[in-house]
Amino acid sequence: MNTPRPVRTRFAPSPTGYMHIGGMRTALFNWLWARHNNGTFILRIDDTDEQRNLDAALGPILRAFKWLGLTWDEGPEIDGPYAPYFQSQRKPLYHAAVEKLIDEKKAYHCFDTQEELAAERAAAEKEKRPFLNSRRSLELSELDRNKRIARGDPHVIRFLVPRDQVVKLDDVVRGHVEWDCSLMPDPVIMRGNGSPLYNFASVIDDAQMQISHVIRAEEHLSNTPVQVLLHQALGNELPIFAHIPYVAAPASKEKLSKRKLEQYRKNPQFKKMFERADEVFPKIGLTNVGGLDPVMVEYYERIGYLPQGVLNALARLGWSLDDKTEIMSLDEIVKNFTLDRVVKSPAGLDPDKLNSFQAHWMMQLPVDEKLAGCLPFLIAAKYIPAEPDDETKFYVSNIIGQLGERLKLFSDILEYDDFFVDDDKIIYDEKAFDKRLRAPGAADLVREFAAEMEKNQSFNINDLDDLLHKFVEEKQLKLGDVIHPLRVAVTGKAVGMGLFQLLWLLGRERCLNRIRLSLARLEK
RNA sequence: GGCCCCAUCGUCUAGUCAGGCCUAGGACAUCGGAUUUUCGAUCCGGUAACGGGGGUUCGAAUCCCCCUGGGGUCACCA
Repeated sequence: MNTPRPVRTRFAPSPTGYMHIGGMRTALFNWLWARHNNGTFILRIDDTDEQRNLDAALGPILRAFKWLGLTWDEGPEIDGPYAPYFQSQRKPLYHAAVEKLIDEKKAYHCFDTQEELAAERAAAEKEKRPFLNSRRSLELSELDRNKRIARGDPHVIRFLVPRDQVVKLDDVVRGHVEWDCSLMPDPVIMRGNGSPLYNFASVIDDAQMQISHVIRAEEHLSNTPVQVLLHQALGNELPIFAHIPYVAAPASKEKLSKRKLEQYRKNPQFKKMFERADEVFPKIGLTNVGGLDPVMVEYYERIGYLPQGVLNALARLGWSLDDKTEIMSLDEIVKNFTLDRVVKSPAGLDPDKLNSFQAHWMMQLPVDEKLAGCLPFLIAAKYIPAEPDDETKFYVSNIIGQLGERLKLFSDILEYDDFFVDDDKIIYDEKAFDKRLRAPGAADLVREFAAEMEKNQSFNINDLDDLLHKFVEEKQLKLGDVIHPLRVAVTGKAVGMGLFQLLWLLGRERCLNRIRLSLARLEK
């Protein structure tokens, strides 16, 4: 038991068509532990049920790993020494194990019907005693049994639980846990059609793939005694178990679940994320994707989060380094990650905190990388051509540069649509328009300053700054008296980046034209 | 309901194993204030927690017992 084994961890998703953010956190912890120990991280696909279109169901999962940069050393697309990595292709292994167990009388054919089982279960419940299956099939003579098998009587294979035992386990995060086997029904390990059940296939695969650490969410804790028993029956070396807390819904202790989406829409923190999606996705033509929600990793990618932001937040969900370190790069997390610092209680996903990690990492990002992240959004929104030329890219990177820390998600660039639309297509914020441009004297000031801008030979940030300062000084005004109406006139909006930067980016022609248009609009 | 797990600010957590350094630290959020042409950012400051009850001890967030609360799981799902 204490023989040191090379660290091999695995994440075994079933192909569901999307990657759950909580599952991603589990995968991350497995990946981190493997990387921390120079070990191996394995991706195994738990498709025990025949899968209709595996590619469609698996695609988003692999996509999530690739996006976050969590590379796998063995698994789909690359294979490895323990291939295949799809359970659907590993049947011979399961059958061999089942046969061995049956030969050794550790498993048996069970002919109980679903109805019988249901009745027994109901009876147990009524009598308030724990349900244990009858094991009556065990009393069949070998002859009878073979006859029934030959006849094709429906049956399953059950594992014979040694009911006189107690399963004892030292879980890395939970500590010592025990289960009384006398309370455990014999689990079905193989269906009548020969397909294995999760608990069984998982044990076979973990052993065959030499998994050293089974790191999974706490909800699997109750599966563990059966798996331990199975490992023992098969003579396997037991992996080390680490049951990490599951990821809960924001401000809750309930497991984050896709089924409760409607309920989440009402949660104030989650609500912001849904609203954000409603705003952004239609603009980039993702309306028909249907249900790209914050429980899915893809949501974060599509809305313009940084892998590093998401990773940092995920790592801090149930794990901490010390009493103060919050911001960590993936490399730092790998270096510092240990299982003994995993917390026991469930951790609610905190969108606010995620956003603060995101904001931090976005600030660190060089402009050219921000540009690369923003371009796809602008292209999808048709603000720029699909193949932007260098001039366009230069223009966008200047905007990004001037936006500075205002850009928190890549999709934030879409809020600055006024940089990309024609002068007469600007959408005015009516409230701001009334407040700023219809204010007494405002229009005249804007008109006069426009004239100054037209006269002035240079049109750069500093000169515009000087120009306006001189202008307000002469007139004995406050800067804001001109700045606010001017901003509304050229962008239609009340808020945004620094005004001089804004004017400079737009350029003289567009500024003057937009001012003309908005002044004309005043008449209407 | 059975079995199992968990319990420190609103949230994520440090501290619990080796009791005193804890009049409980940090971060996010929140509330003030400063700065600023708006927004954002930044800087300063504030509010805010050991679920309850019993022990043990000179001393308990930390150890023991009970209670309470929350959660997970009970499939021929994974």
